[in-house]
Amino acid sequence: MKAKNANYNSGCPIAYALGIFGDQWSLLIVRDMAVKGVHTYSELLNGWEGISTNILAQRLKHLEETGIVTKKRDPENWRSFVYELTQKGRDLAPVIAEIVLWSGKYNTADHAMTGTLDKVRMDRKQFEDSIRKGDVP
Amino acid sequence: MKAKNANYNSGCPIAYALGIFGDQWSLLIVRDMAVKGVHTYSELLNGWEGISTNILAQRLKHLEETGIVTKKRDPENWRSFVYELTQKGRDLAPVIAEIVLWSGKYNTADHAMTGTLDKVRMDRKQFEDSIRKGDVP
DNA sequence: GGCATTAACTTGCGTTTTGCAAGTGGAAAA
DNA sequence: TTTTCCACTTGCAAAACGCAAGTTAATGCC
Repeated sequence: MKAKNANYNSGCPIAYALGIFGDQWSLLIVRDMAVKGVHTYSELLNGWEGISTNILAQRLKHLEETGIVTKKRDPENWRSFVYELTQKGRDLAPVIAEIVLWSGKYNTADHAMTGTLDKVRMDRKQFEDSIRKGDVP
Repeated sequence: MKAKNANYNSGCPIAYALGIFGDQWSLLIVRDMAVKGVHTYSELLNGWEGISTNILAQRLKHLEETGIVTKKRDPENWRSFVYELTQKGRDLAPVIAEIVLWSGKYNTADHAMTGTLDKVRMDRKQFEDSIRKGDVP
């Protein structure tokens, strides 16, 4: 598990963060929730990148354990669960914004999510604030 | 290899970035170079977190291939190589800054690199600018 | 009430990646 | 000339990943 990784305990802020989302999928899950407003397991499963079901379950559990997301029953559909970002999770908005800007600068072959890139470029504060409030930017 | 990962080609800026540094080690290597001013293989190998030698070699190769670092002979010590961040690599400074701020807010057990955290908190622009210029903040 | 469906997983299993330890090759210090 | 240093490479066991199939429990439909 990530939390048992040696990095996690090095005391470095970067290592701490990598212990939580230093893998191929965790930040994409956060992106789906923060930027696309996705809230359920099945929606996450059918995202753009095609995460496999066991990995998704594993990552969600880890994100829950590290306080990035919460999991609750959907009151309107009792067989479904609703995943939501915590404040800690929503506070990743600036990290996501900087990554989007960086990729926008260097990934010339970028085609998807240009809307988001434009949004961040035009009004970064608004992008971050809406995520922090729990809205979809 | 990371570059062959499905994520990489999804067109999403986050996925692009994760294809480059979406693992446990790459950002720590960038941190060592950007924040600690480390330039050689052996210095990287003896960092705080204890990366193993084969993984370090692999990651450096990948970072070189994706244009984050360059590798040259040390003109003053012909048996040694000098690794340096490219502009693309140094432009990760804002990403690193945001991660440091985020971890600083949520990792209460944080002890190492508090100097860096303070630096980013006090004068973030100065932190980013010095890295962008290739200086150690 | 009974049967198909949906949601959210879990399990098995083969492949890939990681981590540790030991070894290699070439330059240079002793 | 032997040893040390530097930057790796190789071998191998353990862990993580990815795909596919199976499970459980709640609806939805007739």
